[in-house]
Amino acid sequence: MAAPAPHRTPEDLEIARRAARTLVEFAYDAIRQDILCGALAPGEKLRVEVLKEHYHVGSSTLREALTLLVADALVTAEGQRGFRVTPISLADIRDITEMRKMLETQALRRSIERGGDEWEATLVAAWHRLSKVEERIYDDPQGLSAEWEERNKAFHEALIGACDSHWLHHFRDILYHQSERYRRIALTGRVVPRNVHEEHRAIFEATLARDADTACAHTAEHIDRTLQTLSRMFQEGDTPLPERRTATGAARRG
Amino acid sequence: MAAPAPHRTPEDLEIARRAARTLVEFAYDAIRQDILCGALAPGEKLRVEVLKEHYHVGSSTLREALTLLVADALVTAEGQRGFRVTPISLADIRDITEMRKMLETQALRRSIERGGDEWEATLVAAWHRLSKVEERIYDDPQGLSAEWEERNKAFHEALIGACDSHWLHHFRDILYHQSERYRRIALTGRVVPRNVHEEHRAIFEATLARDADTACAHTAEHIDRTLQTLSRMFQEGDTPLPERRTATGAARRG
DNA sequence: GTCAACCAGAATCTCGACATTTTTTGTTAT
DNA sequence: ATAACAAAAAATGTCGAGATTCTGGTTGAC
Repeated sequence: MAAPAPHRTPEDLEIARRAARTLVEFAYDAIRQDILCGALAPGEKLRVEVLKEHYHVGSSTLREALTLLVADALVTAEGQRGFRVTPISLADIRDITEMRKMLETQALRRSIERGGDEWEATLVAAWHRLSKVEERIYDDPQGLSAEWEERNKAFHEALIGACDSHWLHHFRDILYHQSERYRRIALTGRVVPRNVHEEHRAIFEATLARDADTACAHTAEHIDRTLQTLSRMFQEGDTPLPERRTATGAARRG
Repeated sequence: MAAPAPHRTPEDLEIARRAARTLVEFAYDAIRQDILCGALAPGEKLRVEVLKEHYHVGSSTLREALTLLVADALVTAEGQRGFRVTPISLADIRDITEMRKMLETQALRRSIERGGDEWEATLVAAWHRLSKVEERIYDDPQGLSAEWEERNKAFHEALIGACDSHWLHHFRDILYHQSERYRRIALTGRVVPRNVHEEHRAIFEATLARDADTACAHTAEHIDRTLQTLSRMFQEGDTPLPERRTATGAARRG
């Protein structure tokens, strides 16, 4: 049985390997990408021997990288039974959404309170870059989706850039990566829904106007919409949610 | 220069070693305890060679344990420059306090909403156990402080036991451990302040009465008081906060 | 006298082999 | 036919040696 989605090419891996400061860092980034894009499926067992060969690193190095991923809750480790990709579930999506709404709005509120000219300038720039790609996204959904992903992330980070709470940022980052995973799994090859750009605009304008309540309301709604989209997809059975390799190989569709 | 506080005895380590499922787990617990109680001081460099000898484990094992501690933010790792105990600061205390107030009250609110008879029973029991030790704490402050620490933790966990958000619990746990570290460093050998018992009672009674607003208000105040106590101590210079080993050995008191 | 380059010494990072535990498979008795 | 037990197979967990990188002290040139 081949991998559910293609891993990155050996050339890409080679480039990343040189860019990384340490081999552990390289392995961490590589595995993380493969989990985020679904090449390593939720619930899948992560055999050290196999991964060792695939990424060309030693067992200790690989182990350390996996341990780092446990911190991000992208990988789970059980006693003496090795590692596996953290499973996904609807309940988990709901939980993540609730937490994100709380943390993200709180961070935005503080950012609006504290932000100065420098913050505004960065935000305007990030908004501009995101707008450009969102206007063109329908010309080339596939080619631009990586670009959109990056600029969308940058925009949301710019929004809360003036929030000075280290911990708030830390926890938010973890949840952002979690939801990024769900997004990528669910939206593989799909187009970004039409209204997202308008949602972003509403958040942006309220934030610049220093209207914290409105900005937070729009942000909460924005996050909620993502959840709704995802749960609809999961319920349609479009994406095989539990993805458990049962003893009886294939069924489900029969 | 000897360690600032005594590590645990070899016998204790031996017992813990047998109890742990894996050696990594053992090393993780041991180092964590030593960080929490201050045996490994904030900002201190963690040389693998030294720790390896102290805990009698291999370098890879130790490395993995340290990586796990990075996830708890008790240890920091920089590129190719090894590990060190995460430094402490007043700003960090403030940050942690703010986050704890937000997360803990949110969790309590949901717990009060969802909790049933079972939850109430567990809570009443935890409250009883805590009360017992808080009433006797003045007879033997030293001997009972470990007991108090454990029962205090159990009580606060019982309060939010009915909250079903996995992530909320996860983040709260991390911050609880962080503040536990600050508490232990600051309160070494001190008595628990008198009013803590009454604060606990206020939280407990409001919670059982299902008065979420009052319970949350008391909780926020409870957490804030801890901050105030700590900052006062740090500002008095009672505890050497930055604890940087400068070239010129001792000064500060001259 | 100041600055840059260089060179040990130390510490970190990486690896493959070995020990231990878990899982699977095969056998036997009820 | 089923269940319990035992041995083989697979995978995980552990370790110390060696390659790589960083540190700070010294030398030499300007």
